[in-house]
Amino acid sequence: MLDIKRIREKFDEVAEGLQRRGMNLDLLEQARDLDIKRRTLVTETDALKMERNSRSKEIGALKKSGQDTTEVQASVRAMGEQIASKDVELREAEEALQTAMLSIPNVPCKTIPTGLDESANREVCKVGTPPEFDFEPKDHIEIGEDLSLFDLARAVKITGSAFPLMLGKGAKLQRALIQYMLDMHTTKHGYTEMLPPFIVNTDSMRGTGQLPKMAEDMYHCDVDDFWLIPTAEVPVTNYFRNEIMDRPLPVYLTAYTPCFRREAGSAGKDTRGILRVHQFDKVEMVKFVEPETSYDELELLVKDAEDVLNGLGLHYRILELCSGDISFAAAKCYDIELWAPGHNGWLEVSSCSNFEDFQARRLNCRYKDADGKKQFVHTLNGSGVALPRLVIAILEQCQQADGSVLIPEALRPYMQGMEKLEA
RNA sequence: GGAGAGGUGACCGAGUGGCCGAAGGUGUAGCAUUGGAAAUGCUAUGUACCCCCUGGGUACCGAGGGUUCGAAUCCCUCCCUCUCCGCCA
Repeated sequence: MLDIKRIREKFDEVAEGLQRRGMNLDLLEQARDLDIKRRTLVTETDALKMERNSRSKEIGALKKSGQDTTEVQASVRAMGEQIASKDVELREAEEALQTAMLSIPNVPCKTIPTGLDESANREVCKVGTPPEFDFEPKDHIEIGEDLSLFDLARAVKITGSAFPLMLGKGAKLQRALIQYMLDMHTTKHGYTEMLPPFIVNTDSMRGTGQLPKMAEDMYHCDVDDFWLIPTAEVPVTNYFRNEIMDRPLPVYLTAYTPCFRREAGSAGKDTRGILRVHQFDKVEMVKFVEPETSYDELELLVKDAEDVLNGLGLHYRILELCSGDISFAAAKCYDIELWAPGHNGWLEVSSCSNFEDFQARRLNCRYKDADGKKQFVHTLNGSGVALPRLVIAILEQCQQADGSVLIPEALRPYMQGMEKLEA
């Protein structure tokens, strides 16, 4: 959520930022007008309430001295009715303002490229070298079937399409990767491991910005009004919701969770294999930092995600997303994409974002600065990294002419020394 | 799921209709005392919002409703915590 004062005082600046996202300004103007309406109403009701409070006190005093108060009481009662109706008006204005505010995205960082879609994203760098093959590289589906790493056909029977079922060495590989990443983040990068709930309430979803916009993309438990998490970002970032943080910043947390996404509106896209699925595993990194440091912390966050890929010897590239391609809550975002030779394309496996104080305002998460003043923290998160696509990239980048897959050395300790995935 | 108890400021805890934004204590900060410190004493110490902003006002005692001239206090609904019972990986 943006600061309403910022909209009040620097309207043009905010408007310019939102236009860079390709957003029209209706909501923003609505918020500005509702804010004025709200303040007018507050002033009016506060004056009325002041009057009522003092009159009520007088009644108390009169009663004590034994005087008749029926007449005064009647007049104050009328006043109460007036207050009640003004209060309704005020609450409607407040709710409308809140609704508008919750649907206004973050203002993009000034330095990121301007553009409306991914074509304006800037490639920051390519790391490593693409593997060269003296044979036609297979895609992950063929490899997975040849080596019996998953069984997608039966998963359809169990649940439905796009729910992955990893099997045997495939399941083990995935589990090894989770261990490998968590171990790296906790021992080398200074993160504290968390294993949070995979189901959260509506307040949490609103806190990190998934609601109200993304409701259609998430799984909802109607009876309990709970949501299946689309990313560990939600439970982990909400850890400090409604708190003044009781520990020194920065705070680094990492968590493995499954992620559930309905992927509404993407029917038919990438439906084969495990490229785009309704349930996937991910190791996530979340940071709570002081405002002055958040952009430096973002660079470090990307390095932590890169470290995972470098350790596996994979070829990847980093993109700086343009103003129209960053997520709702982000001010700046880097994507990391792995090379998938079988698909002859890049696969997004990580998204590292600085939300500045946008999430913290929704979360009401603050800290005490050096002067003891309470301020909103800055939050960041990044995938470290997302799983099925990491598996795809390993299968496709490490495949051998004989049909086997060479397991990256860093992973072998997690697989009882296994060196190859073979049929 | 059933029965009971409870949710008050950073924390503990008093408060059952007006004198309560809330006693007392702890903690924290400042001052005094001291060679310095401990101990002691004094003082200060919630948040958000609004306005004609050196000041004034409103709201907040788990959340939301209701009763009343007036609610932390009475009534209703919900949420959460604890104890016991039941069920259960």
